[in-house]
Amino acid sequence: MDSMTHDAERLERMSGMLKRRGIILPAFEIHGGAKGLYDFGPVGGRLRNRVNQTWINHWLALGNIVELSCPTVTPYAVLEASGHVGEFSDFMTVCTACEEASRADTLLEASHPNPDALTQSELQSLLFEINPTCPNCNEQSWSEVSAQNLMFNTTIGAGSSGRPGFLRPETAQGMFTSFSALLRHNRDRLPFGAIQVGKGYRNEISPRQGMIRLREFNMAELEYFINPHEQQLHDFSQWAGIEMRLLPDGQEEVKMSIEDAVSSNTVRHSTVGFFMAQTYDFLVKVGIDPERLRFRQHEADEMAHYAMDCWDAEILGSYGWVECVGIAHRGCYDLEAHEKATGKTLRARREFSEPKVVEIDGWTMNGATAGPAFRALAGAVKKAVEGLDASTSFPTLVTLASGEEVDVSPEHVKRVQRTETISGEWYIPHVVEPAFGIDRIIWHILDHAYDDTGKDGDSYTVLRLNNSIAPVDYCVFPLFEKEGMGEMARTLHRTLCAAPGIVSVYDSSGSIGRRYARADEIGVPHCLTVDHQSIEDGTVTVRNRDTGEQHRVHTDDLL
RNA sequence: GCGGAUAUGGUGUAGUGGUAACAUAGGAGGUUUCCAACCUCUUGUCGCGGGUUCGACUCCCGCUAUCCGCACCA
Repeated sequence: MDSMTHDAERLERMSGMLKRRGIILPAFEIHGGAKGLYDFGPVGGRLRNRVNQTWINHWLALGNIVELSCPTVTPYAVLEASGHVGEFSDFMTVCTACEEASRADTLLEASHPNPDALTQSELQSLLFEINPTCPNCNEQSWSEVSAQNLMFNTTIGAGSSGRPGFLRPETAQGMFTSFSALLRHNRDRLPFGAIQVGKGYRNEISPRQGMIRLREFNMAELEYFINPHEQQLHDFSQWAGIEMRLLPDGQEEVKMSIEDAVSSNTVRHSTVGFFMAQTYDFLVKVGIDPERLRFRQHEADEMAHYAMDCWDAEILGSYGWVECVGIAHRGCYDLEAHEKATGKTLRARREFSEPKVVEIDGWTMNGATAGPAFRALAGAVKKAVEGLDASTSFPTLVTLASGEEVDVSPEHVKRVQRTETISGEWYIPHVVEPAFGIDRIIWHILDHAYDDTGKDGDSYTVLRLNNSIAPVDYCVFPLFEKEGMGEMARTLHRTLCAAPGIVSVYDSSGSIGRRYARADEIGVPHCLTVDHQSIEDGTVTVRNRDTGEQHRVHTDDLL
């Protein structure tokens, strides 16, 4: 219990600091705020950007990954095809007597085996037919059924010509719909992946726990397209020494290397295992404590409808274990869904190891003679003739699909005899998708980096961020702002800021110790102090955030 | 969405039917030869909208937001 209140107090101190120092703060606060919406402030903005960039670089390093940027505004049809319109909807009706809203499918559970599967109009008519009693007031009077979708509605285009659309609930669909361009770019060779970092939107009924459930959130997804007929070989040797915490479905936590997890079929697909290992590397790289990281397998009934295997990376922080990454084997679900909805082909070609030779022997219609002879029936006749056995002799009576019989003469048909060699086939690639919740990851980076246990029981706050994601690289302090020290420090500050990718903050107010403390609080890795000696020999002291140690470096050697 | 609690400077808190205090942080100056020291001056606050009242930050109602349960969601 003590530790609980201790944790809650720490969480409060940390939230206060994040707000005060401009890392994470409630959005639109002067207008009363908005639930589930947060700002990354002047410090947090760059932190988020660096995490995003680290993520992008991490995947581009694989060598067969491209980066995409798709719209957040998405036509209705796309998300209907993907299943989001159905899956993300609840159909609501309101009791006209007491105004209590209820889910229509819940009201009809007693009257239908699977009301969840009904469409809106089916629910509507069944509701009016059954007219169930209101669980709240026992009246039997219901409003029209309306869809309460967890996606944000919008209209694409103005006025009556506008088409319905949504703000995307995930970045993935844009990558699936441009699959053809991706395949062409990769010159028809699999496997390859597409990544995208961007905003996603879910109109959550009840966003909670600060950054953990948001209505607008930063996500980063990789869609990795593979050939299901080919075994995916991955080299796991670089993770040989790492025992990962795994929580397989229905089992106790185990610790094992990713290679063992894959070979024992604990992880059911090698590419899923490969991405679990890559995810582990990424999270550790940005500062997640590996001791507070585990992978949990989805239970069969918990898994999304399309997934074949799914592992969540969960991180332990102030809110307990939180799902921050989902690594799902989605099979061919998505591409197939868009194929069905559009009639377009979203497939890749694979060559058979040995071409298949097919003997074709049969009949086809002679269009020049049969066309004029059968006129409107010609199409049906062709189909029927092509279904005939090679041994058929003409003239003969042919039964069409409609049941009608026609006389077909020898001049109406042609014998087809040839050998076809089929070298390969078109197939729908499978997709393995690691999906990262950037906000949740950033929250846990901050949570794991936040240290406010100073020496001697005094509170002293240090944000122990990794150098690669620290929002500010350097603070530049003149020991005093006189005798040329202020001037030299300002020049150094400007030089640093002008260097690509470097952010420096100049601070001359307060004692030197106070300035170090300010820098530590937002995790600046190095503070540069200009003192009297600097004026003489051009060196400054470089102070390390975590050790407090200092050494002198010439300003020319800083960059 | 339901139930409970809460909302006062940037942050953390006190307080009152007669327009607000403390700490800390911030700014300017001084002092100081490197880890939140000290001195002087200084900036800044009652979530929003109604109602009651001569007067509301305070009482009432509604809304919004936050936190905790439940439900929902992944």
